[in-house]
Amino acid sequence: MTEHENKTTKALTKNQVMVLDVLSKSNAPLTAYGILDLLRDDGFRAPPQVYRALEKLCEFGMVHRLEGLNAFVACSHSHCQNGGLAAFAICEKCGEVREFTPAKMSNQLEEWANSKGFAAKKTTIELSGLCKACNQ
Amino acid sequence: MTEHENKTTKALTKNQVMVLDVLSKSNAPLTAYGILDLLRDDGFRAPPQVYRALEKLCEFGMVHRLEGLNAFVACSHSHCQNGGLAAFAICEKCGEVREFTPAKMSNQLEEWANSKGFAAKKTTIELSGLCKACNQ
DNA sequence: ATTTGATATGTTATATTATAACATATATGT
DNA sequence: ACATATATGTTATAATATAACATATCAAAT
Repeated sequence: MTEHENKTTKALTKNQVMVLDVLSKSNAPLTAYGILDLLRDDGFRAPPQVYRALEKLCEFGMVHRLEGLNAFVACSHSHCQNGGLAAFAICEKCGEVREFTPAKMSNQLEEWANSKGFAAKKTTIELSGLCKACNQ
Repeated sequence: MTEHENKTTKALTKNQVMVLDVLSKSNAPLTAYGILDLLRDDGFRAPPQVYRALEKLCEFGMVHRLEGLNAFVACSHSHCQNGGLAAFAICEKCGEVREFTPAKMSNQLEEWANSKGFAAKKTTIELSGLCKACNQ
């Protein structure tokens, strides 16, 4: 049993582990090029190496992409791997990102989707504004 | 009383009108560069002309940005100008975008935000998947 | 009507984000 | 060991977005 496993119980590759590690250690979202810079000394030379790892990690639910920032964060929860809905509150001032799980909202989205026959594969919910500390 | 007005009852500028027009006439989202191409014959030469108009139109609530597509759509409703929440269902296959208004969900997001002291200025909700027709 | 200040526009250049295409290497199953 | 799939390295380029600055237009006050 290796340290990181995805839902298919397959170990992550070397590059996936490195990308996940820098994201996990960061307390703010990172862009693909930011990750690339952090991993130059570890053999990363070009964007595709980062983007390919990110693509898989997002598939596995271990990383989320913040569309509004073109940036990426490690998932705060384990249940995202199980298809759970994730939402994000992004502070415009300090950059803090909080992931949360709007359980009921999920049902309402499903209701709308069901009523219209829309089969949702992915749901993006992002709030941007000011966190408590920055709003004082 | 001019044709287009925003919530401050100020008429749109020439460029804003042209960008809104092409978006309104399009039955699919357009990228900034797509809009630029459509407006070349009308004096548009460079990206900033498009991006500046889009920025204002988004502020006014007359255009929405689809973060997941890096594209823009004219708002389907009038109430978006009043700070209403908008959500989008984007079909991966045919590209159709449906805007809808998840009234109750808005309350739940507010509840979470209130409980955490987060002051949300903007909310992005995007579902991507297959529309009814494409899911047959 | 003219000045003034604010807003909008035009333009060039460049920054940022993302992917195509192809060669090589590593892992996996038989 | 062989065949096949997956992952990696690399170069080049595409697609998206903004900085910076010059000029023009608009709106209000004198």
